[in-house]
Amino acid sequence: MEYNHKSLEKKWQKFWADHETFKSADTHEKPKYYVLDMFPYPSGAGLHVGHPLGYIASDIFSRYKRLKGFNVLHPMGYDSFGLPAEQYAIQTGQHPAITTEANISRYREQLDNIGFSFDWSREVRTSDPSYYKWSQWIFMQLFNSWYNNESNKAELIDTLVSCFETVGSKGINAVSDDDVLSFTAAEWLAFDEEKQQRELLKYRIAYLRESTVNWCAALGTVLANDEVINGFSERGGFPVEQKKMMQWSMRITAYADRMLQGLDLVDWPEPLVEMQRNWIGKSVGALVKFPVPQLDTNIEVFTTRVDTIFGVSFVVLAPEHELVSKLTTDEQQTDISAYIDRTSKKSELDRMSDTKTVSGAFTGSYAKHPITGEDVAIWIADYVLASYGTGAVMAVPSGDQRDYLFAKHFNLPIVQISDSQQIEEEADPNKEGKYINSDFMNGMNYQDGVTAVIAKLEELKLGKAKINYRMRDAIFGRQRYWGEPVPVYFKNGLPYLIKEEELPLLLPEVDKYLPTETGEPPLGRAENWKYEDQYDYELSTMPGWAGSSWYWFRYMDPQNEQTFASKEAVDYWKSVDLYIGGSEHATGHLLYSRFWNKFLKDLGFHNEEEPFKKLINQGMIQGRSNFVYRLLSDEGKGTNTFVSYGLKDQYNTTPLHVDVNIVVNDILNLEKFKASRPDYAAAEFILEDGKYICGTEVEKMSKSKFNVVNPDDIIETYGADTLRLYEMFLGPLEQAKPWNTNGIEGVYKFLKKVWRLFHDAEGNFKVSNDEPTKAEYKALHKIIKKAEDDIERFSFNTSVSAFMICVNELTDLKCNKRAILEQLVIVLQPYAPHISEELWSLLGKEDGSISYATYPTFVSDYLVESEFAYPVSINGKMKMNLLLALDLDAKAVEEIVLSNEDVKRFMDGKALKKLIFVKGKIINIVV
RNA sequence: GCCUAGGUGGUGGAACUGGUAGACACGCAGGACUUAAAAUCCUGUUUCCGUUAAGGAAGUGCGGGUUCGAUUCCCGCCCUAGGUACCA
Repeated sequence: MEYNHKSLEKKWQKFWADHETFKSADTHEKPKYYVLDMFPYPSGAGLHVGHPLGYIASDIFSRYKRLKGFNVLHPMGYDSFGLPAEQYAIQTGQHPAITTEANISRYREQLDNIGFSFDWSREVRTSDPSYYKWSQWIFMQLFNSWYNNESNKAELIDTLVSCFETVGSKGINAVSDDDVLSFTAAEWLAFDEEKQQRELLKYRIAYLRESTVNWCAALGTVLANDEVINGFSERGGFPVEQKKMMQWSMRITAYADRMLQGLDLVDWPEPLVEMQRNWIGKSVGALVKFPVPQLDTNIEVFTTRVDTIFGVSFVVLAPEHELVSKLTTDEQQTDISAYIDRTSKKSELDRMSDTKTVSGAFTGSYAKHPITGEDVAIWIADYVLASYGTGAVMAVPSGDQRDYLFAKHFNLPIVQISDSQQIEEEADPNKEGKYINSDFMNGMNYQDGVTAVIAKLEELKLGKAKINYRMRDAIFGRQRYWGEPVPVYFKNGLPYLIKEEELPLLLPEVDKYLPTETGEPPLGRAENWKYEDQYDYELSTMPGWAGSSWYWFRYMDPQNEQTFASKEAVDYWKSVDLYIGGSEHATGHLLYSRFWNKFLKDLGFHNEEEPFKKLINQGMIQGRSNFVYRLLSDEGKGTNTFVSYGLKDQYNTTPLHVDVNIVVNDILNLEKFKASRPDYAAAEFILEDGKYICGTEVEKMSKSKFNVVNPDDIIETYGADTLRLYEMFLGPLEQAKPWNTNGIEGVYKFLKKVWRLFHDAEGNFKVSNDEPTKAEYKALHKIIKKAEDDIERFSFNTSVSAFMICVNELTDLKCNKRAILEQLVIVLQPYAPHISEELWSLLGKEDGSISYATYPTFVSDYLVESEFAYPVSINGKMKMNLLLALDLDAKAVEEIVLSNEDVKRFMDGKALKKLIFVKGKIINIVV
């Protein structure tokens, strides 16, 4: 029989499913290994060849780890709440659950075709009530907790209440809203229920507060910062505006520092770690107050260079700053109003792109310098952002380029404050020299200066050291239908949790998936949906990231009805050892997941500070579009004649996308092209060398560009094993690359070669029981070692090449030895599981599946006289060039005599080994 | 602007700690088998010089440097991709 991928792949996929081959046991005999893929949102378009890239890599690794004797957890599920299903529901009226179900079936079918070793018994779906029950439960814990800075962890709100009851608010060091009250224990006890709850809400980790949010009118919902890109929504690209609303938020900022420190504990790609660091944006600096005696208040600024305080020549407020109107003098009123008017008209986008123009206006008022007491002019300018720090800055033109430009433009003083500053052309922020013009700091260096100035400010009660973060608390509510209901009802306008035993709070049915006439979220349409028949439920739902911020725990114990995952399961599986997914989740999912993980740890549900130990970002697979060139008539109209790529410049043509599925190696299949559309039926071609060559371009893979390649089509033609090998062969896993089917024949040929090696001319399976030769063993053991080395460093593309080399060698040796095949198929199994299983069973193995086999150990004896000892090594360092430098011919050398001078020259005086290898030959070195 | 990654044949890419650059594959050219096609196999394929060959020279974005030796390390530039942006 020839290699028939179709029948044998179906056969083994069925075998694995029937035998639950990949079901992972919660046993303790074997060491555990948890390999996780970022679970997909099941979209209506199905999978294209780019989607499985990461899944294939993780599957190879999982299968490899199983062969290495690990109890591997490799699950898959669906992040099935989300916007597209809901948008579809709005258009068609079809319930999102139905759309979602259909999409999931399609996904499952496509995934199954690729032959993954997922443990499907652990499948989760975030939109399933048995799952979102626990998303709601975790929300309840977050609502019921506060962050204690003293213990540096989240604690149940009861501990805060008992503090209030015994000593009042004094001594509480919590992460909270800014407007918390000060009270004694007696005062607290005298508060009524409503006042107490209102106060506690300022401490809860999940809290409700009036805040400025990103409002997307087109989607009818608020969005988190990571869902907004340059002022437009990530999904759909609709404009987003700032709006004040009562909103649920998560106090993720409480964890800012731990999230930063945790990055040192994980093995993640550097760019990703860097992205999270920037997103968190820690700035160490100080808060400084500039008194404004006439208003009996202070302007508070945040600065990272408090040491430059004597260089302050003015203060700048954001145009939106609350003190602006009070500070503006009558003479300046026109100027300021005009300026505010102008900036408010600028869109967020304009304001960001226009960073070159210096603009601002003088309020007419002066503040007092906190130390010298001198008058400092107060300006407003849009380079100061209301949303960062305090919305006000102290301007030090000599040390900050923006302040410098501003000062130059408006002719404000520029004071040199360090003897090392060069400020003729631009600001100089260096910290090298000694301070000048700086009062008591004169002559000090940077370190001493900072300490001295902060001490002075604290003494004056006009400043203190302060750490500022760029990261904001995460908005948690969405005014949408297709998400988890928030398990909260309202009494007297205050939120209360429903009882735990009332979970899950099911998503109610609605007549339409649109906001109500009064502008309430779709859940406002649900009839008779009241808590205890009288209280209103929260009408917003949870954001998309709620369900994905803890799902790796659910896989550990997916059916548990008592808890989100049992203590035993969590203690055994701990955290994810290898996580594979795209880098687009750097500041969303991966941040929120770390946050919830830390929170759940604080409450004692598990012991892992970080959820994902090692993370790999698979590169995005882009589309590779093909083009045909339509000849234009003299009037510039399209004709029905198409010019081949190489000749197109000789004609007047216009490029058109052509379906990549009717193009092979950039050569257009003319018949299929004519059949593709009725108006092409009579198409004519201007060919080169008898062929029609298409042009190409790398673009995003999408339907509109006719460059979508469906894995099912590849599998139909070449098989799943070929697809798996080819996706790995395409290049380094982490690198973005265009999908190009041009090279796939190569790996397909490789599999056919493997097959033929152990089949005779008639196509019958045939192996020899003879003892393999040394050369045959060498070829085998080389691949055993190489595949293992490569897989451990996630270099899958090079090991596919190594397999090809190995099989080419075995083919040259005409090797069909049983002893070789037995081990070869095990090593090949992670990459090409179907053909390996088939050959394994043809070998007459009775233990059922190759998946239970053990990875072979390589024997170094076979490798000594090979490339591995290549070519000359002394202390593992000096190689071939030693001979070259001494002008010796490697082939002729039997013995090398080195003078002490040579040794010194080459070895840096280190001890010299007596033996070296030259092309596998051992020769002496005499010193 | 800043941060990060990268730049190697016609193409995808390999070279793991500084040690024969271009593995492997695609494509291309030539050949074998075949009535023919498909499939399969063999040979060649960085560039230039050399009629073929033997052989030689150059060569990993550009310019320098360290080293017996640099795709790899260092300095300065150019370009590409991703992220981020008046963050005080």
